[in-house]
Amino acid sequence: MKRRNTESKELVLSILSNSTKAMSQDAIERKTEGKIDRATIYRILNRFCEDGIAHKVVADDGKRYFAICVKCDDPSNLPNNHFHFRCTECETIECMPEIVKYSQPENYTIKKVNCVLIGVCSECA
Amino acid sequence: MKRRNTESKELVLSILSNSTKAMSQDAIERKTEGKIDRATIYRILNRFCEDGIAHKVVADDGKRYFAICVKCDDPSNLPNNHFHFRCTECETIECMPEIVKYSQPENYTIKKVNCVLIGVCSECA
DNA sequence: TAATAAATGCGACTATGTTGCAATAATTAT
DNA sequence: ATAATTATTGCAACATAGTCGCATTTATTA
Repeated sequence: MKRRNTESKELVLSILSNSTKAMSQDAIERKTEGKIDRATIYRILNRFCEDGIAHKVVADDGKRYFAICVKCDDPSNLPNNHFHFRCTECETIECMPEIVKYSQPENYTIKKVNCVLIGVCSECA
Repeated sequence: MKRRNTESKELVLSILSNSTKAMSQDAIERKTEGKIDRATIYRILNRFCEDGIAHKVVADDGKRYFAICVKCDDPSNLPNNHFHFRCTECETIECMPEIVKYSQPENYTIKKVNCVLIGVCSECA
């Protein structure tokens, strides 16, 4: 399963890279102006996650949001371990710098973290 | 909009109350053995949330889970402010005692918290 | 016991996401 | 260059979660 470089992949990558926010499939589709099929966008995004290029958060609206978060690449930040913020005004999701901290419960194995804070962001305040 | 006491409502309430875990609509439906319609279960659960009887978490599988968490009623615990845990083995969600802590970001208003830790619980370990 | 309005069941609908399959196109080998 | 290989794509179909309108039922109240 060696990955190939395709126009669609590059387009999605550049849209995500140029966004300061995490994006859902439909937001990306709007940006591509219908150049890429729905299913293809999902496949590209899921591949990005598999390959560690992007990460995914599920917000409290039940939707998956994807981000290429440069801060996450910092080795001091465990990947995906930061909070996310969903603004109910502008309906965007952003990665927050703050790391999620929790005490390890006895005999539990924690593999992933999916944390979203919900409210109004500074721009919409 | 005065609430009425109905069999369906009592049944859902008792199922939720007797569960140590947060439950999704379909899990509740299985427990009721088809006695209550899908849409009705959703309406009952949403009413419970409106009335502050139950609370809702959206897990990283995109599904809503509902719980009547006695611990949450403790005034020292802000409602909904605790972590949740999703076990990928037994596919259950539980409320954790630990409170979610975060620093207030400048000019942001935080109204809700939706935090899920994902892994394997002690029973499945 | 009758009037009222909340709750229910049913069907239709929306939205998000996945999958199978044939066609396309990026790699790789010749 | 050209052909062979196989990842990727588009399309349609499907799956699942959740909501909504509306006629009917039923809990409350007058």
